Amino acid sequence: MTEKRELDKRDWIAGLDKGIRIIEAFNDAHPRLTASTAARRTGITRTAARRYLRTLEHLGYVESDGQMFWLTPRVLRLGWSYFDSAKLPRAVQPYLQRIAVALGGATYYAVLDETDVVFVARDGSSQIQNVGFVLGARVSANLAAAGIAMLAYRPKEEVDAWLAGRKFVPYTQHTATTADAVRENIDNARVRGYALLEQQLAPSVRGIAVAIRKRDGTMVGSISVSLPMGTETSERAVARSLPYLREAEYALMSAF
Amino acid sequence: MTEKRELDKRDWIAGLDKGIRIIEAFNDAHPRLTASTAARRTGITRTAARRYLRTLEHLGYVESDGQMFWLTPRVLRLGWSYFDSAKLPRAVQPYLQRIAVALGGATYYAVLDETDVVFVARDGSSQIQNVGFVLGARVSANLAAAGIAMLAYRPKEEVDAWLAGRKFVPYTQHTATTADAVRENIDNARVRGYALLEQQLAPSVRGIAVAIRKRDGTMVGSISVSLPMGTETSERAVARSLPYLREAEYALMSAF
DNA sequence: TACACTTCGCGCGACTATCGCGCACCCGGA
DNA sequence: TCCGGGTGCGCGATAGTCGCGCGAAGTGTA
Repeated sequence: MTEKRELDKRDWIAGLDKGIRIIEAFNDAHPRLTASTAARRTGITRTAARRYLRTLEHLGYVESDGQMFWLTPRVLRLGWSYFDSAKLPRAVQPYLQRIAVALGGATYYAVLDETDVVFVARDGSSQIQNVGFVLGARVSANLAAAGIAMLAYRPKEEVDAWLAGRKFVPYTQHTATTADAVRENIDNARVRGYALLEQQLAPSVRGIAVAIRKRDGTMVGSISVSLPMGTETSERAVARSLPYLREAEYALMSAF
Repeated sequence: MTEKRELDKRDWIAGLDKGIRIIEAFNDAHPRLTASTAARRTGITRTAARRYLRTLEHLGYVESDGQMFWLTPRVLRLGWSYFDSAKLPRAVQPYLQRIAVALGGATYYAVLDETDVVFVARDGSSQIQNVGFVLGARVSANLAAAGIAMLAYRPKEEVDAWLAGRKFVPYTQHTATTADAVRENIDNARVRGYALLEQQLAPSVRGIAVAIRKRDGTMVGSISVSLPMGTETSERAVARSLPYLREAEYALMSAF
């Protein structure tokens, strides 16, 4: 969350903002849009929305049957620009792989984007059950060990602001749904130097995460492992996982 | 490759095109850009490029230290819009998982984007070696079994046009580097109903793929499995893989 | 130290790209 | 047959976007 420099009005390209809003108007509930519905969802006039959609169509980012518009896989190129340009996700891959093999779980490298944790690298499949995010997936930071580990390295005031006036949607019976409960998770992570979260997002899944910092101490992301809980105690899971996570943490510190 | 409707000049939003070009100007070789270099890479004037970068910064898609600009993980949201809105990648996930477990390789669901094959869903990690694409990855269609399987379902003329005037960059000693060799791969796939490719992109890796079609016959994507070659014969690999791929093929046909 | 070169931020006046209204039209459902 | 939703498109107005050109700041070299 870098400080936003004040934006001069004359440095604002309205067309770019609108175009991006059009792209993001497509989602699960609205996989295909007409010009009119796209306009309604974005607050743009229908005529303008149509122009943007047709521009995107010409660029190959959307397709259309003349009536409906839908996104093409080409939009993935945009995300790909990030993967290509962000060196950490690449540097981290061998460590993820090693940890995944050693621990038998899915491992992730994740970063914070505002209030969400975004998983930008992954290795290992969870044989037992289908816990697992795909790359680029994002969830509210309080729901994943990766998020808690990173929040523990943000200033207290920021975390408080983050917690204030936030709804915590329960995903399982055990999801922490109060600000205090989430704060406790964060405080625990700060004290211990790692985050341990159980059954917040999915039942019988345990996450363990450590924050990754640069040499100067600034936090850049986190490495986490997702394990089926089974009969293993949390102490045991932490004991066997932490050495690998710590090793990656220190190694990546000098990778910068 | 839908027919492009002729685009009326007045339906063209230059600002959106420029903004997207700015985002795509970031890549492996240019992870961080100044306004000037971004301008050079996109053919936009420096002043304009700076305005677009600052707009993107304000939107949260890039960050800046005042001099350099770099992408943030937020751009992944754009790709995510596609994953959210494309129902097939989601419907396909359980099949991929099942195949991955049964065959012990990495499985992919991929689609065509112009001349590239784009991997949009994945399951399974290859324990043996690090063969594997991440989501959104793209390679020239002739290099992956998934691509060959899909090209086999495109009209011959289109494939010829596709092959004409194309450079085939060798990735291994065995990469097919002539149009005829690639055409033979495609023809084989068309005759057999599945694609088998060996060591085109990486040594000692074998790919087997089938195209996925809707009930009306239109090809929408492909499912493939990537296996280490080891000592297994190609016949044996096909024999044990194909039943799983076929099953997914037929199941997904009705998923539409 | 001074010079040459490159970059940046920014103000400005000019222009054209973009805007949204309004119309005619088409289609499917009641 | 009517109604409500959608589309394509012409048009005139406006303000959003453009790029020049300035001064300042940084970097490498003589």
